[in-house]
Amino acid sequence: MRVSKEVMADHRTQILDAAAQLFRARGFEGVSVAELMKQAGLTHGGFYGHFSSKEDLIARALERLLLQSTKKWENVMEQADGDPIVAFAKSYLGMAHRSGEGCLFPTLGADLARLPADTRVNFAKPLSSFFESIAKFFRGKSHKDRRQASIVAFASLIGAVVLAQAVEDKSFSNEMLEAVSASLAKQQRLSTG
Amino acid sequence: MRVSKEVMADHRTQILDAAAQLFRARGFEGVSVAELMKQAGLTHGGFYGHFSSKEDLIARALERLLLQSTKKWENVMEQADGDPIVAFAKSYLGMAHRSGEGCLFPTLGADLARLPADTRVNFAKPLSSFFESIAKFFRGKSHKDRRQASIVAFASLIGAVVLAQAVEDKSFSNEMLEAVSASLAKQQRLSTG
DNA sequence: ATTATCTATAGATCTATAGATAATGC
DNA sequence: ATTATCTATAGATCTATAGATAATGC
Repeated sequence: MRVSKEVMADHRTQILDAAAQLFRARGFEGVSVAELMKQAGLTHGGFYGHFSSKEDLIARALERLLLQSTKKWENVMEQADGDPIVAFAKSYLGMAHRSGEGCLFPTLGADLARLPADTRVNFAKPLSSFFESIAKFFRGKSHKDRRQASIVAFASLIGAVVLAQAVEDKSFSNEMLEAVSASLAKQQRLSTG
Repeated sequence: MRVSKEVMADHRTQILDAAAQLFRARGFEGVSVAELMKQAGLTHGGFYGHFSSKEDLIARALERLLLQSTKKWENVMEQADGDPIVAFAKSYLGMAHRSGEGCLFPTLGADLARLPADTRVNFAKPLSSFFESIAKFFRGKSHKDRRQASIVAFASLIGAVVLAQAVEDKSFSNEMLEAVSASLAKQQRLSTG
């Protein structure tokens, strides 16, 4: 059942997309290769024609997801109606509820720390570039100050989603998400006005 | 090889301590019952005399760890030399590097979200109490403002550790940890002064 | 006599591979 | 002829249990 080169490339993309979604929903260990391939519409054994191992897939899927996400968020800020940071926070927190979507750091954060070093190496560059490209939306005397503000803002968003996910009480979850959202909005108002 | 009631209680504590450490280092799925019992100095099969299942152990271990941690952090703040929040941030971020120690939210955050609902229910109350008890160290017009500030500060600390863990580059990790630490210190200086 | 712990193993699950199959592309 | 995909399975690992063992505590 051989397929054309183009179709094979599509299959690879389907596997990567399924991986990005399932891994965020259930973690690396919560998804078997067989289930992943089923979601991608292919059979179990075919997986190893596309990737050398599950570890290999994890590295490729994360690479792709991080680049896609940072690009998307940069777009949200560039095209924002009001304050770019407030628009980003709203978009970021809004996706957090939908399983298998949203940012990879809150949903895979702990798993990322346990990846082999050579996979984690690839994270530094796109993440640092992301901070560089959003730093301009923050106020601060120096570029260093603006970069620092972007790191703090991103960290608080990640933490808010981690906390919100950990508790079952929806109103408490919302309180924590809104606390961070309101704090970012307030800070932008202060520095802008 | 029956042991006394007291010794059995000790064994239970040993299992819970081993769980708290191993789970934070490698996640729930990264630790087998056999390995856990070996670390606790007992044999595999004996586990089921103490807990009905691995799920049961996870719930008990998290319950205990959350109460222990919040108590410890409250102490750090109460007994702080300088600003309590700065002391907390220093202590919190300082432990983040040591594997199997530190806060459960950055090291288990993603795994927490995937726990059954009845386990996650137990998280809300101690977490909310924690915010209540540290709110007094923040400045703000109303209690609601102070509680909000405590949520935002905690979220930014969690996010900082998640980000720092995800990248291999140590100097980049430190940059992110220090950005959050410096931002909290600055905010306390502003509101205190 | 009761029961906490131990050894051994059943049953399920998961990664990775081997060998067969059938469509592409020279 | 080449090769992407499929079926089937080997080998490893993990949770949970069954039955034996030996020390406690009435």
